[in-house]
Amino acid sequence: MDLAALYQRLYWHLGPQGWWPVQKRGRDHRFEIMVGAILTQNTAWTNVEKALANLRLSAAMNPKQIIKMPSKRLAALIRPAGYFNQKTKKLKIFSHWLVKSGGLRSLKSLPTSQLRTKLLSLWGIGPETADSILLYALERPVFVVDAYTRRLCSAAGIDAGDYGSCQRYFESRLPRSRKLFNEYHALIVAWGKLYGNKKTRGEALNLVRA
DNA sequence: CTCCAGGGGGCCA
DNA sequence: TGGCCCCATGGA
Repeated sequence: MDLAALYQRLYWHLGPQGWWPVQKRGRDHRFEIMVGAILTQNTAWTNVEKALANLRLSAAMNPKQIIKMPSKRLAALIRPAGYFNQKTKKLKIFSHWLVKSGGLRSLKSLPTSQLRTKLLSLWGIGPETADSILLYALERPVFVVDAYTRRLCSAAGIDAGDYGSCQRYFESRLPRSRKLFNEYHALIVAWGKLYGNKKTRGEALNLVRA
C-alpha cells in the first residue's frame, strides 16, 4: 500500500490530530512548541503539559526568561516532565542559541538544511527533536521519524532502515507538504498508541495491511 | 510491582 | 556503527 493511501486510512480511522498549531487564539506558539519538543523527549505528553503550564503561569515561556532564570527554579517548574536537570540544561542552551541568533524572525531566512545542522549541533537536540522543531514550530516540510514510525513500517512490511533512510522513504514518496507531514506524524503516533494497546493491536495491524 | 511515554548523551568495544 | 546505561516523573 502506498503512503498516501495509508495516510487516508489513518486519517479516516483516527481523525484529525491537530498537533501544535503555530497560531492559537491569535497568539504565536512557536517557542512553546520548541520547548514542548524538548520536554517531551521520552516523556508522556500529559506530563509535558504540566510543565508547560508551569512555565506559562510563571511568565517564563520565552527564551530571555529561560536564560535569566536560575537553573534550580527552572528545574522546579519543569519537574513534572521528568529528567528535569538535563532538560533544564537543554532549554538554557537552546534559548541561548535562539537569542544569539536574533530570535525567531531571523531564522525564517535560513535554509532548512542549515537550520537542521545548527540544531543538531546543540547539546540535547537529536534528530527527532530537531525535525519536530523544524516541522511544527518553523513550518518546514520535514518528515519526523520516531519509534512509532519504525513500528508502523515494520508492521506494514516496509524495510525503512535507519533514521535517515526512513525519513527519505517518506519524503520521497509524498508531496513535500508541511501540513501533510504535520498530520501524518501525529497520526502515526496515534496509531502507535493503538498498536501499543493489546486490546486494539489487531485493529492497528488491520489499518496498515492491504 | 513493572513498564514505558511524542529521546539524547556518553562510553566502550 | 551498535549496544548499554543514565537521566526522572507519573499514569496504567
